[in-house]
Amino acid sequence: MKRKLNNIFLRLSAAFGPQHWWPAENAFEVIVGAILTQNTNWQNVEKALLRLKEQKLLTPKKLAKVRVEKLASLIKSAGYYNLKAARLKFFLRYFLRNYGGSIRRMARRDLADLRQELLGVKGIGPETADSILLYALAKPVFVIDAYTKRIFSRHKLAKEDADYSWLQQLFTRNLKHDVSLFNEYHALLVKLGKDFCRKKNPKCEICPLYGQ
DNA sequence: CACCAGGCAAGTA
DNA sequence: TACTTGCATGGT
Repeated sequence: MKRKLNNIFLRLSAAFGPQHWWPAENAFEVIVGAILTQNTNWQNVEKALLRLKEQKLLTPKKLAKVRVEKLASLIKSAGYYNLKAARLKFFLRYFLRNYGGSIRRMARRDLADLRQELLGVKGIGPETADSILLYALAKPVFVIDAYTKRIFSRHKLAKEDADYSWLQQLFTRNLKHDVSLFNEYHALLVKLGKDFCRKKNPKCEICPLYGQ
């Protein structure tokens, strides 16, 4: 399986090249983006992030001061705006209380404890927590998403009902724990999911993994 | 028009 | 435990 997972990575890497994830100017922006992109197209998230930047509000303290109603109106384009405004507030309260809004202080904490902490914040589930750990804090954590589940199920590398933890262990047990590798691998799986391994009209015959 | 997008929490049985 | 539903905009 180690050989197989590395082969898949090499094929995707050769087919698609560098994905340059996570698209953001800083770690805090990654976190906000991670919450806004829940079940949402990234394009719509970018518009919301741009609005926050235009208003010079994309910092922990500034965002914490904004009324939740105003925050919701600013992130409208990302969908679920009332829900996500509340979730951003939940995270901000946690982030400011525990780390004073400092990414560096947060990153110093023990990884397993930090993951549990994040999962304790309302609105942050496994995928969002792991996205924050990997893409904002540069921790060697593999992110599992709907695309990864579908791709591995289609290619018979996992059962259809394999859960988050099972899939994550498949990667972490068989790959070198390398932040750059985990970063690029997940980004490539998303790319493959978008371009080939769709629910409808999957392009299986011309998928870079066809026959693997 | 229908369907989907880089999920999560709460409710039900 | 294992489903189901609400959340909501914008692109194809």
